[in-house]
Amino acid sequence: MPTILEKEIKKKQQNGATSAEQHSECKKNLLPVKDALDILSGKWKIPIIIALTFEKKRFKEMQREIEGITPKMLSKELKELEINQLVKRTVYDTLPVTVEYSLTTYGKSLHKVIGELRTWGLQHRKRLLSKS
Amino acid sequence: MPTILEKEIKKKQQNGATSAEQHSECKKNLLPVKDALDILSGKWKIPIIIALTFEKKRFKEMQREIEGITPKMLSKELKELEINQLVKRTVYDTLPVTVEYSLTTYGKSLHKVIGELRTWGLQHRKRLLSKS
DNA sequence: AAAGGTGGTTTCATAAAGTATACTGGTATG
DNA sequence: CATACCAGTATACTTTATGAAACCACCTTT
Repeated sequence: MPTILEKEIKKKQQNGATSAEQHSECKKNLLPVKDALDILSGKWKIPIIIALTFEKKRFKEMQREIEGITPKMLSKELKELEINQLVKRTVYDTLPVTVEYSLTTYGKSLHKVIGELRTWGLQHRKRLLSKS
Repeated sequence: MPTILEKEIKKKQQNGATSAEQHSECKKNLLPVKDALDILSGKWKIPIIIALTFEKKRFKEMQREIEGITPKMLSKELKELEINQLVKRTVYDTLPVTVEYSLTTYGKSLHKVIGELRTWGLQHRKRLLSKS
């Protein structure tokens, strides 16, 4: 399940030419929003990003910290974040191998967006809870 | 598939008492973000919100405008947005009935968040497309 | 009376997302 | 030598999300 952007990149690479520019203006405005949502939505992306916010962590470390996540999901999500250059994976040549994940500088640029989501979500919570 | 917040509100109403305050600090910070994402994610929420941005619209009108959406999805999403007070549904007593959907003032408060998502998504697009 | 628009609902199917459980190969520890 | 840690993978499964198609009651136009 690659993101919309990833799919487009593949298409671009295969077709060579840009495929029919029939996007309406409206669609053009929607796409970037969807790209961003693609990256943030799902059950585990945000928890993972938050977990890496203050310090780099190892795989098992994250698995323990993010309660409920299975290694399969953690692995999958980390790969996606890596493809999008938000997370860096570093393998150390120790025995046994040590693998560290960290947020890239670019990954940290998400904090502003996440902050906005949080602010809005916070007042939304107050609004709905107070009326129930 | 009610949102996380909706589920919590139901729980609150049933239990009377607030159920065990065992939320870790970390979780508390995550929840509002998830609430916001709950509202924005999915295939049709953003297109619907955008469609209603400049003017109120009728059901069939939206169905024609948002290409690919089925009446089932449109109906479902509009209900959810209505529950969250983002959209107002007005029935006019004409023959045949006219139903108008519009963004509430509150719904318009999402534009800031959506704008942030768009800005981030736009530069992400440039970043990835330029490197491929 | 047939055809077409309005605002949807119902039923059945498929696709996508997520979970459970077991397992691998290597190393270190008791 | 059994057990446990590490960084994952593999397989099977369930749950959600979305889709396609038909249908409803009501009304207007032809």
